Amino acid sequence: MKAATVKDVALAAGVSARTVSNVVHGYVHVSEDTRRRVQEACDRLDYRPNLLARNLRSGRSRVIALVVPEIGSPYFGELGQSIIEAARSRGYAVLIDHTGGDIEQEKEFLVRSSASRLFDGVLLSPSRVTGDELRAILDVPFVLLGPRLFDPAFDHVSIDNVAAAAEATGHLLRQGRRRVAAIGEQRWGGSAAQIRTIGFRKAHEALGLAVDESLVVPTARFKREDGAAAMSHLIESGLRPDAVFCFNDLLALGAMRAIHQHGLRVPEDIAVVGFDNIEEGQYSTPSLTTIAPDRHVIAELAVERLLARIDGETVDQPPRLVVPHQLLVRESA
Amino acid sequence: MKAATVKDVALAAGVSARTVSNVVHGYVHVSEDTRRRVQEACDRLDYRPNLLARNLRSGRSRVIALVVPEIGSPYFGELGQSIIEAARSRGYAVLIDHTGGDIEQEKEFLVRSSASRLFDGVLLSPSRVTGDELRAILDVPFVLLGPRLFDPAFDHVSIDNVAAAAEATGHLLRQGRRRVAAIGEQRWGGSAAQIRTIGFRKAHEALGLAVDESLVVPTARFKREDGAAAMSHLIESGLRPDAVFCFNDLLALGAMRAIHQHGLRVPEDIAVVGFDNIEEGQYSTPSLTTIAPDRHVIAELAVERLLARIDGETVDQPPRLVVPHQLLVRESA
DNA sequence: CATAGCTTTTTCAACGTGGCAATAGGCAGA
DNA sequence: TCTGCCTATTGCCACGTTGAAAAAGCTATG
Repeated sequence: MKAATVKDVALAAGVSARTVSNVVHGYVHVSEDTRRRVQEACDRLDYRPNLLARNLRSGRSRVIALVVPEIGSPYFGELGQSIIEAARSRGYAVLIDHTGGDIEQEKEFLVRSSASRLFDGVLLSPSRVTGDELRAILDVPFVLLGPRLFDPAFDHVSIDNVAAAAEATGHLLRQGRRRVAAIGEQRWGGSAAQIRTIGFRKAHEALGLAVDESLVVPTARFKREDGAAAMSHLIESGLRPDAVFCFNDLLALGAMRAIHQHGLRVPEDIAVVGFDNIEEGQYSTPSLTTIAPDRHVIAELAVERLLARIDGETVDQPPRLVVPHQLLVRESA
Repeated sequence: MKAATVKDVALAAGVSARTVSNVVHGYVHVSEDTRRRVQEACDRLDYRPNLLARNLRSGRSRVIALVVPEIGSPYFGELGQSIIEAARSRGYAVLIDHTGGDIEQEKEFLVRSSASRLFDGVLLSPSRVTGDELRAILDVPFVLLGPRLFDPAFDHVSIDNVAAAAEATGHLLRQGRRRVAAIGEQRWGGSAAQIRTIGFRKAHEALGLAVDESLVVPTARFKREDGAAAMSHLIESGLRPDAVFCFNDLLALGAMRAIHQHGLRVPEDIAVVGFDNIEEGQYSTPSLTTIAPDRHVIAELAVERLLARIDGETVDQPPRLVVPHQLLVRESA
């Protein structure tokens, strides 16, 4: 059965299409009698508006896109969930794409779909693409997520990554750990990793301690296997770290696994702190001490800001929004 | 700058709107000269087609919806990732919603959006809604995912859950474990859990062993905390299980955590097998033995079938597609 | 009873695209 | 030169909806 349109309903109820539209939208100046007749026709024909047509007419799709490196990675999955909820409570649906951290794929997706009007705005956690490139590519409003540094003129929601990394590192140093490693450094400037490395160094400076550069281990990606490989490297090269700050929880979980496999104990031999507070860390053995960004607030603020931009509202807060975080101390450090 | 439309391009290139459309679609009967002029105008005005309009005209949105209980839960996150990739390779984008396992929310989402034409079809992993309800509600094609039983007339992609559960249980029994618990039973018929319980029982029967009903522990949900609570219950009530088959990996990870907290060892005191093969299980301590569905194949088949239905193709395979799985033996059992 | 002012309903057009069918131009063969 | 045929291009309309504004109906007031 072909879906019923306003016209069909109008015909059935003996009114014009416009009146049907008025009823559907709860326009006030409709007589009780007409409203009832139209309602009944709607129900009988099982009329549901064609949003495609509505969107074309109104220029709005009430869909936002979420673009992340990997939706299957726990942090982004959990964030995605919060964002879907934040968007839904405001009447928006969420189209998700992931880029695999590949800059070409990032750009390609954005170029291909941005003028499509399929979504009204984009939330994105860019792995490599720059803010200026985004501005050039995107012709819908966008709000940035994540730790990377951007021109402060861009809307951007994140926690204070330098402070958080410093807290995590400081927590280890204040326990008397003196060979604190950092896992997850990346070579290119402006990366998420470099921001966290700054915090790592600051914590050392604050206590007048020097960073042993051989304990700062870069990784290709931010996954468990990278953390495990980096940790194995640290242990096997005889660098004897007594603690490690990992730039995300997955690295930390991989690192813990490697520590265990080398017959060492967490936290007795090596203390571990992660970053992100994914659920997995609550139930790992030992449970993971980590930096917990307030995901709910991130999602709410990001969606709110994006919808404000979509609606062309003037925003009186600064573009850059800093969300609270806390250090959750559990068993691993 | 307002986005350019075909009309703007047509004006700039000195041709009709229809010719622009022809060029954009690579229609053959366009002279080299015209094609070049139009191309150039497109580039200059940065013309990108309004997909909303195209979709309205063509009745297709080239978007599919994915509806799962929780996108933030690892299994669904990882599945979502595979599905996004499968869809992308066929030129489709994916709109994701999650229902929290709430039947009203499930229905509400589907009713609200199904006739909207915002997506051409739905992949869904229903937690409670029945196939018949879906057929009544949805007026776009849909393909079911997940372990639940449905009328065989519905398109449905999943592994053989009974066989998989039996393999997992059999693996424990063949090690000589004789007090094998099951965690994750649910009270209502047709649930994912009950299907797996059948496999659990079958494995016992096959070896002529009786199931101790007190070892079959229901849980409210399928999360780590439920697994931990159920396991604690088993240990503290003195039921002395020597192994446990958990109905998903999260339950298993929670159970392992509880076992550890009670000072027992995995697998020496209690062996643990999970279900789903989420990445987390590879790096847990100990690593988790589990049933691994072929996620890639699930995603490919589900998307392929859905697109076939959308295109109205006749499908010569049966509606129900069974995807291979394997038992991955790791450290926990 | 004409006018004004209100409520209710309708008409018209447009959003940007693509399908259909028609038209205009070019060229070969009779 | 005319016919026929093929290529290149165009105009018109429809997809389903809603905004703007006009029209129709209704009541009140002088």
